[in-house]
Amino acid sequence: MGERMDAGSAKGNHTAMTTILDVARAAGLSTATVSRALREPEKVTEKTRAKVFKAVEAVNYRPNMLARNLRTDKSFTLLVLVPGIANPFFANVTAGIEATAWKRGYSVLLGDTRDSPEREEHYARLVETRLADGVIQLSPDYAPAESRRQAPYPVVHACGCELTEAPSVRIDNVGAMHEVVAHLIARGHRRIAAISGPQANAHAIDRLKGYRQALEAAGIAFDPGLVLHGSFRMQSGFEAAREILAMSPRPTAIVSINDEMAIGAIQALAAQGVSVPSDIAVTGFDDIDFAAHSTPALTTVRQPAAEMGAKACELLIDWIEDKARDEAVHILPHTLVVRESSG
Amino acid sequence: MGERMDAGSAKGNHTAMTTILDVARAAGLSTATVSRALREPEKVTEKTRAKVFKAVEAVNYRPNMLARNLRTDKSFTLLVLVPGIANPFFANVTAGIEATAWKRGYSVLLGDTRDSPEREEHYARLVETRLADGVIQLSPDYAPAESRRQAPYPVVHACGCELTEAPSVRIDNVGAMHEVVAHLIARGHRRIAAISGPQANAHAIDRLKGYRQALEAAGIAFDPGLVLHGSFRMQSGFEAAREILAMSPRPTAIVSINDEMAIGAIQALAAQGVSVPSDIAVTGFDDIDFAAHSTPALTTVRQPAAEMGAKACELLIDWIEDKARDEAVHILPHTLVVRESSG
DNA sequence: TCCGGATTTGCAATCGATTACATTTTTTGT
DNA sequence: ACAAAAAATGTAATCGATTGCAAATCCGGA
Repeated sequence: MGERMDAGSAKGNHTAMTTILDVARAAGLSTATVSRALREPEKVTEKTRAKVFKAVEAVNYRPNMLARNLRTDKSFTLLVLVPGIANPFFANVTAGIEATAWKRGYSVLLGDTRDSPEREEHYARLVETRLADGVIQLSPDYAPAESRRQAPYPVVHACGCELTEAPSVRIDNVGAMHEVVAHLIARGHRRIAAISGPQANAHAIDRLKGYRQALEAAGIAFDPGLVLHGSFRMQSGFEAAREILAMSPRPTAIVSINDEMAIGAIQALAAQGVSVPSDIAVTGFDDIDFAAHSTPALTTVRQPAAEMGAKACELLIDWIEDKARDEAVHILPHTLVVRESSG
Repeated sequence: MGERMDAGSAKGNHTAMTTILDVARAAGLSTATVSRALREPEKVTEKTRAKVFKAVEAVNYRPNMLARNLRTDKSFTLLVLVPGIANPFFANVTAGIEATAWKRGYSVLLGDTRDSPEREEHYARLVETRLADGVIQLSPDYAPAESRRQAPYPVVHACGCELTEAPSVRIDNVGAMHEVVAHLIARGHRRIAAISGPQANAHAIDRLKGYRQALEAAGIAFDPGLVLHGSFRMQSGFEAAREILAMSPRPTAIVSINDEMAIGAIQALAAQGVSVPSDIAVTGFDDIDFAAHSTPALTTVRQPAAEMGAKACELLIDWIEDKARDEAVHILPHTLVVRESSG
């Protein structure tokens, strides 16, 4: 007589699906009317609307999105291509995207490309299979912009570079790094090492450009020997700092193109007994949460990560929904945040 | 005579969709055969297979997943519920999930709940609308486990607590924190403050339990006055540390239930001229990347974040695919990582 | 009360792929 | 070489919601 406890049995698990037809029957209406009552309530009588809602409750109806998506050829899903979700800056951009997507009724598919062209290619396919209505890219294109222009679906960049075409969102990377370096120069530094990124990385290129511009503006000769190429990871900042310590004459300041490498560098310096900022000043870029809480607190450039994601998301959805494609490049304001590490 | 450059015109943008019927015609076969050639190639002649592949190329066919999903009532999508994607630990778990999902042919829908019941509720709906085949939760339930048991769809926990039911993945939070505290006691500390989390947080509860057990095992009386409740954010670790500094007698060590608050605490101590670890030892929990690179480097417990995500993902997909539900709680190994901050 | 127009509702086709079942083709065994 | 079994292919129904069009209902005005 024991009751059957098969809450756990796989699959059969799903409560028998109730369809719009069940609702229609329960309400004594046609499926068409039910559909309209739910999607365009104003097209339906007060009375029927009530009947439908009651029936929906009664049979515990949940519309089958798969069916709706097929019929309408829309998935209400956005594909977010992230080079690495574990990177705090990208995680914040993604959070901004997700929040906005939620507000506008969209879901977010997460595609972590790990800088692998294979994975990127695969994810691109997802859009072509109608699983997503559009794409938000967080890394600027490797290839020249032209190659992407042809994408047969809406693509928006949330963290563009100088070459990124519209619609897209970015900050003025060149100008920002210019400010950072100018700030150090103003404090008397003239020999400033740079921890950059991979040679071909678009953000690295932009920021390095700002670095050179600032030096030039101050009449300081650019010395390629002072530029090291890291991988954006802390470890590579750590290693770069050791190389910098070995230089002679020793630089008095280090600019890093992101916060993580700056933090790695600070650790390397501390390990060698070099004091920051009194012996060497260090700056980062991005203003991730840890920047404010590192020891010493890191001077850096704040990028409005969440806002960038949010804006990109708005642009994409507007595009998808045909409120015309926004042909602008949105440059959001950055802020030089001066903290302890720059003296 | 100018060519029409309307690469940008919204919507119409999508290349005319080619369907399986187009392929069938191009190959001189029926849609059924084409479908089989693509999905169960072994059920079809070598020759037809070739014809189909050629035709697919010729018309540049991409199967419409929306149609497939509807027909098969599967979405090959997993919903990942994260309390906050900006939290590095959760980001790493998510990366592990995504990698595994990718391997097994699933996509990841990102649901950032921000600890809001409303959002959690909303996302739960998504599964009921067939938009996802199952759910991976990264935060243990707030409510007693029973409430969830009834979920009519597969749910797996990636970061469970002691009460989390199977199938799920977790570490031994109690044991891990016990080790941390025992480690400090072995170094001579007897007055150890704790920075915990919100009162009702499951992880906080488990870890605090370990803290008490270790004290008890060493014959040290538990002093509730030494336990502060934070929010997992760095700022709250910072504030907690200031409170701790005001205690008298002053604790000689601080255990935090996550790395971020520990880092916040270290900053507060540094700001007050209190040296870590010589004046006060500090420990964290999680071993996020920043722990190894903070100054001083943080003693902490390594949780295999990516593996936890990967394992949870495997469990969920196995369940979904009916390879029987795994009724086990998988407890992955943790590691006490001793670095500078504990002396 | 009755008519014309506006509004509400219903019928049935549709989205594109999958699949049960029927039919045709190939293979196997003798 | 032939029948029977096996394999390959085709036909058409199906998944569940949406929507063009037709039918029914409602409303106000004469």
